[in-house]
Amino acid sequence: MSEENTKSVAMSSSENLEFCLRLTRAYATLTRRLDNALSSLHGLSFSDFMILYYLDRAPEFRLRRVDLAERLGVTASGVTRSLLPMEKLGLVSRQPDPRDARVGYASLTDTGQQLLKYALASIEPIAKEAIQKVPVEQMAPFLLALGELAGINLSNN
Amino acid sequence: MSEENTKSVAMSSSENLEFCLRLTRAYATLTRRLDNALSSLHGLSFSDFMILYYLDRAPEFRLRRVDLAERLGVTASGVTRSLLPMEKLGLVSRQPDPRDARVGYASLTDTGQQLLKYALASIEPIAKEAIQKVPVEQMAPFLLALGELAGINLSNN
DNA sequence: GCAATATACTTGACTTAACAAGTACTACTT
DNA sequence: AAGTAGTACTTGTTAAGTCAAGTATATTGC
Repeated sequence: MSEENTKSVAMSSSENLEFCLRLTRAYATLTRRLDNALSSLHGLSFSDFMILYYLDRAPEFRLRRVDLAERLGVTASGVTRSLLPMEKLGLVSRQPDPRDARVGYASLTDTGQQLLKYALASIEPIAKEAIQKVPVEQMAPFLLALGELAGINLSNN
Repeated sequence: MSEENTKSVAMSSSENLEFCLRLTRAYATLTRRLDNALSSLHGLSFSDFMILYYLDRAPEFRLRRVDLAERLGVTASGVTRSLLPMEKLGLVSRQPDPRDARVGYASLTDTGQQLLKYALASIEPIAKEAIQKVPVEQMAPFLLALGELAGINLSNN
């Protein structure tokens, strides 16, 4: 196809880029494992799991959809769509805000909390195995860096 | 909705899980940024970019679809589908293997290589900014751990 | 007070990628 | 040499999530 096509453009292979590539692949590998474990055990995706988890940790076991989206790192419409089947399953329920008619809380039901408990148990070993790749003494800075990368400190997106 | 719903299931908030959650969110944030930068500049997704990049680094600028899938961390069908529009754009081309009629190589064209060059330039600053969240002295173990997580263990890249 | 702007959410159209099943070929076994 | 098993890829179907646009409600500035 080409005469001149003999020199790679990305020869230096910047460390910056390498970092992005590995992060991407690590994410793919990890979520695939988590998804599989959950879906075969409880029919959940990891994304569903995260929703239950964040609700469980929130005050009064509920969050506005916007806040949930922010924690999950997805858009508001993504949340709407994920929540729908979960509501049908009775894992979460919808609650209005008396002060602001725009907001609809997503609220964890007892059923949802129960399922979360079991899901947590099946996920733990996988998360643990994953984490073992990180040297213990590096864990704290590692978590910090990931947190910053995720934009946890300041607003944004 | 509940009488007993007053105790969080995930109180201890295992570090293992926290790690998975942050990785997920870091990934979401990072790829969103990369995707935006690329799509506005060159109409590429980060996934497209990765394809060009891996091909550029491969011997003879080409890879079997399976090997590409492995590097990207997606399934073979994902590769087939991603490659289709890129072939139409003339960024990659398809090549048969004389020894094995099953395989179809994805091969980087000059056009593709050219675009990669520009895309690299627009991505670098974002990757660099991301990487700045990681302390320099932790970078090496960080990369290593991500690599292991991604299942890079042996061979390849 | 009331228009203008902003926020919270939903919906339609679309993209991406997974899984499962299918096709075509190769390699192994005996 | 023929059957079985394995590999490389493609395709139908579906799930998940994006963006853009729309609705409804709140807040701000004049």
